[in-house]
Amino acid sequence: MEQRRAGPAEEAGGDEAAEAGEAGCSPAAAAPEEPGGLGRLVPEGGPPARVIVHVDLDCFYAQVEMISNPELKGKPLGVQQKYLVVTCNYEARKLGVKKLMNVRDAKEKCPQLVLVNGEDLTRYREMSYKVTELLEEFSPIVERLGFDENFVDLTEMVEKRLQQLQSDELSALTVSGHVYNNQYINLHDILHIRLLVGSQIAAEMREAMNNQLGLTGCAGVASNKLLAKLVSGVFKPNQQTVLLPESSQVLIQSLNHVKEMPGIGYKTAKRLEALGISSVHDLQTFSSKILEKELGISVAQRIQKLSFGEDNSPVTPSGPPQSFSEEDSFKKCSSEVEVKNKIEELLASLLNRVCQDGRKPHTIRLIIRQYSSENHCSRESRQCPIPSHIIQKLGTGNCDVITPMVGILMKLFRNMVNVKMPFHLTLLSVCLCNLKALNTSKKGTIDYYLTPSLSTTSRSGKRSFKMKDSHMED
DNA sequence: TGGGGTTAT
DNA sequence: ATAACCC
Repeated sequence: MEQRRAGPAEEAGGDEAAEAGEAGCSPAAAAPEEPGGLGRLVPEGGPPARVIVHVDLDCFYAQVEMISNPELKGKPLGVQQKYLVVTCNYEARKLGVKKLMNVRDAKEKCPQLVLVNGEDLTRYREMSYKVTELLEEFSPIVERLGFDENFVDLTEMVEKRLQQLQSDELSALTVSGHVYNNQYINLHDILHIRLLVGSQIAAEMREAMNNQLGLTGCAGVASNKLLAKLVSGVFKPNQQTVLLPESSQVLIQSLNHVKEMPGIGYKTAKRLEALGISSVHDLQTFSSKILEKELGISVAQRIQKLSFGEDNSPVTPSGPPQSFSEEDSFKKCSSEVEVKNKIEELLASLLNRVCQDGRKPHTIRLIIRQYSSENHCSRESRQCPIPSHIIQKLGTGNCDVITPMVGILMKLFRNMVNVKMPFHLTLLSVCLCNLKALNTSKKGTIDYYLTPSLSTTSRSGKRSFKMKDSHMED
């Protein structure tokens, strides 16, 4: 029962990529010899290197539509919102249709394109949460990113599987899916071993998604969220890829522009361009001091770390949503009556959703976009607390809350827009947020002692000293 | 550019 | 309340 020794990094793959190893992530960190079993696979001190998977569904809305209507399968399919094809299946992509393509251009490129309307997100949202819940069965640490992506921290699960592994099974350990950069696997390298186990769990996740939900997707396994996300997209539909540490520099250098780095958005990319920074290498080698002065210390330090493939941000469990919103965009809305009608529609849908959730929103917000030739992306908003007498009626028939809530929203609207002057809106959105779990959070608040059903029947009826700790919300 | 979401300031 | 980021 002799075990393999984790020796020094004897030819860690034999590729040139090993030169530029990730700082703080030295390959094959010397594992001390321990007697018996596989105890040496458990790190003895400090934070263990993580194993993260990024799961990314293939053209999610189109998949949901093909499940709803199987006759669409095999045909080029686009999902339309207003005049845009927001996503499309791979049949359509082969014929030249791209995401966020104008409907006219798409039809011109591909006259056989079948379009379905995807403005109502209900079925997509429901399927999205089914995916997240399925992944949460593997590990509770699941972070959603949009409707079609999830990060899962597999570190603990991998550790548990390694502890169950017999030493003779170690030599038979294999990867599931692709290895990025076709890098050589070193079974003496504990980091390689952990990532391989991660790749096997990722394959099980994709299998479960396919068997239980009928969905296909990609997965990327790596030591942090940035790298997992980047590597998940390398082999594209319905495949998975694992990144071994020695190839992380190859991966990030494969990006053509800093804008392709998740975390560097439109605004930051523009500011970087003004500094002459366009490639990842430019950002890596740019003066930290100057970058901090230009972008602020927080953004500068974070994105410069990203440029080296370093990302210590945790996988933060998303849990239930923080907010519910519904929006509608249009060419023109210019009268109060129109605004009120649109708001009523948005609110009706929202109240149904919030009712199903069970929690109660304590804040309501109205968001508008006004027409203007430039600055076309800018929105304005006003928010206020929802009066407590309305909150309490929220679970039941929402007919009696819709009128007062529309009243509140119209006040918020008139606070933003002078209705005595002409106006031109191109978007209205209503958001319910500041969600609280019904009643359970009431204990310790003033409401608890002022609500007869709680303070007299479920307790002794006496007021206690806890009064002084209570405070009003909103 | 749609119809959503999140966190930081 | 806005601005940035993500899809």
